[in-house]
Amino acid sequence: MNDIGQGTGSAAGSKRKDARRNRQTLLDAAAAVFVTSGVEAPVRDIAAKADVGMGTIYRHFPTRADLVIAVYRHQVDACAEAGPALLATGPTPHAALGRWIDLFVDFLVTKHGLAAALQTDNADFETLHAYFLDRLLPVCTQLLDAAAASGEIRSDLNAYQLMRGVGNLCIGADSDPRYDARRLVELLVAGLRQPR
Amino acid sequence: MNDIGQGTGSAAGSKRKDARRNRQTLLDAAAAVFVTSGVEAPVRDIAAKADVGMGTIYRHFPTRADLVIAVYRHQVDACAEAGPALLATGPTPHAALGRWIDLFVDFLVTKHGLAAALQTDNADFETLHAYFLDRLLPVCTQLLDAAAASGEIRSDLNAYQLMRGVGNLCIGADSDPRYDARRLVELLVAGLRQPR
Amino acid sequence: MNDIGQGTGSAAGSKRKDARRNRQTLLDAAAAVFVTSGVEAPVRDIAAKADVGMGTIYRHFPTRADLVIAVYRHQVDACAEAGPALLATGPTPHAALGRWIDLFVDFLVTKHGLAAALQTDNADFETLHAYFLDRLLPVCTQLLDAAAASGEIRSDLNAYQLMRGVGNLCIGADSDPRYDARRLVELLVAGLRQPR
Amino acid sequence: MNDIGQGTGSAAGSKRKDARRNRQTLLDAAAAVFVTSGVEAPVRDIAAKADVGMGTIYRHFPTRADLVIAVYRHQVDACAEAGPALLATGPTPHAALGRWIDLFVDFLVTKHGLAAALQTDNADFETLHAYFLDRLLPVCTQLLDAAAASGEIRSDLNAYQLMRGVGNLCIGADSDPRYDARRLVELLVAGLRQPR
DNA sequence: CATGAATGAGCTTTCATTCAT
DNA sequence: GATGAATGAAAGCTCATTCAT
Repeated sequence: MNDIGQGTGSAAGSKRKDARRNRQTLLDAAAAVFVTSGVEAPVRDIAAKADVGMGTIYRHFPTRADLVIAVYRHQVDACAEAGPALLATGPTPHAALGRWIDLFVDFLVTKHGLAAALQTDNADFETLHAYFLDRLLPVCTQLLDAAAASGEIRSDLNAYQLMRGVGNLCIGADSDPRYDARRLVELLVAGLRQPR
Repeated sequence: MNDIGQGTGSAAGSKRKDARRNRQTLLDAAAAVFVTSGVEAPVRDIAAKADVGMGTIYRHFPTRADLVIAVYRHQVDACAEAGPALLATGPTPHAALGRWIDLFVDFLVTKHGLAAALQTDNADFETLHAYFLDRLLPVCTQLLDAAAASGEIRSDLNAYQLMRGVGNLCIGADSDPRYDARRLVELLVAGLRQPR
Repeated sequence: MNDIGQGTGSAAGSKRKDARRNRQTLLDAAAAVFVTSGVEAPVRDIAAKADVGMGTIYRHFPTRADLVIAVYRHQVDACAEAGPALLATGPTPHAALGRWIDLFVDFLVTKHGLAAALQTDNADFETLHAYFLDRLLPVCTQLLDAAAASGEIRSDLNAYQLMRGVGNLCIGADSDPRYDARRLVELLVAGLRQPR
Repeated sequence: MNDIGQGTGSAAGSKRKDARRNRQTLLDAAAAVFVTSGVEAPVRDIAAKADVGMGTIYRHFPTRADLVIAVYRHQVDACAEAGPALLATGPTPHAALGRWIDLFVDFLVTKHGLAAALQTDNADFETLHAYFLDRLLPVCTQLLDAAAASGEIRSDLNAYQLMRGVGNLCIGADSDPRYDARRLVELLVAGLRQPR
């Protein structure tokens, strides 16, 4: 409020633009580091990759969860948004559910350590966990309810458990060639089907 | 001379008894610490709990994996041994498989951090991973084969993947009241069933 | 803006000054500790002496060799640079060699444990060893060659061996009043003289 | 005492013999370990090699120096005893000195870490140092005096310094193929010669 | 006497987080 | 706002030495 004499609005504008650019640099760097070292990579590494001081990271993303969320927000959002569309176009609700889960798995499986971080009881990641649930749980619930309503699947598993199970199945999937998370998830989803 | 069947030699007998007691103290302490802090708990903590120097732990269990294996060996063995029995008594192979997996899940779910450790790519736990596989994979394979042979289940999932999936589903199960690993595993196993 | 010629960039200038002061504190502390406890003194001790966290040492000097080199760099460089001058001014090349070696000995003899560290096969000190050789071997070679060319000394000892011998003779010289490394080195150099 | 039926007095005899054998086993093991790991090898390793408890080592050789001395005693003694003989047979006292020193060097150079241990200020090795001096200093003095008396060498270097110098030159000689301690010692001894 | 288990100080190294500049 | 230096708690691991059996 007391920044009289700072110049015109455009000055503040460029400031903001700078900050925004910086933020994006950070996100890109973090994404890159997460791929190679996982989401628990040392803050220093990320700062180095972004060519930025560590303080800058803490300023933009006070907790690690904030950073992780920011990095994956777009993809999580895209996943969330895909739900209704799939439901509308899918042959059946259960099929839509399956395809939506595939989307989620595709996302998780390619994020080194993300699935594990989501399940960890580490306090650092509580917010991360919460974000994913906030965003995806309603969608999953909708799909699940639809599938249950159509009689295709049993209705005794809630979306939280399903998402948790799927997330769990994705843990470590990228580092073990003998394991195929997609396959396992497929079986899990198959298991949901109403026993004739 | 009258300790035939006692093991290796008699000279060190008295010493042996002490060491054995100590070893047990250690295992108990480790088990206790594992429950609260997970299998990655600092060696120091375990030593403290056992009221023992850290060196003592390293003497008995040179690597962390050795300790973890020792702590859970009996239960893993029991699980392994239960396989054939279940197969013999179960109504069907698939039912036997389900019950055997329940056993495994019951075990894992109560061991804070074990399931996660099994899936970690941390070199410390390689041996642990190997031990579980050595012990349980053959049993699982046998059950799976039998179920496949009986035509109850699809035969396109190998035991490794199944165990990995089940193990994954157990991660973090003890610290989240909203999640029921047993339930998810049940669905997974159901998903194995031959589609009509 | 007026720090032209100060080094790399101006933005970090103020920071740099601080760090530089700290670096110097570290070097002083290390030098002091080295005097009393030798160059293998615990990192903690050096940090304590400098009244600094241990991390600070690791930041400035990632390996122990880096620290040791930094502590002695000036003196090693001075020694290296003295070579050509001595050669130019000395009555004979052999005399110059002798005086140059005296310089080296004076340096080594006052550095508790340095001579020993130079000869140790401890991997930590490889770099240190290399640094000394890089810096001093060429100089020694030059002097040795000149003396050989002048016919004063035998030419069948290379500079590496000479330096190693001299270095060895300096080991422990500071802690044994009955031993006079300078004297021994003098004899060694005398032994180089061409047998009439 | 309650080993009635063990036999006659010969039992005690065998006891002693046992102890002696044990002692020898220890020395052999230590010698072997010293070769590969140096004289500072962990006590445990030596005990293991000897297939003996660590307590046994401490009983026989309370300090490390005691053990080292015992291991090398014969060779040190042999070296000491060779002195007078060489003096009697050598062409000149200086030649005898040179040959005696060669003997010493041959001994030292083949004992990984011994030369360094002799020069260390580590309190553990004080006794070792003392033993070597006790045994060899008189011999060296005798040879040196004779050579000085014959006018072959300068008389201003005492035996202690000479031995120390020679010892120093042997440090690390076995692990550096570019360094030839014998050569350097030869030069040192040459340097002793009375300048014309 | 011998054994070897136990002790625990001592060292190294890594990083999350803070904060002076 | 940005920087990155500094901090210092944590953990791991090793061995000399003691001492109960």
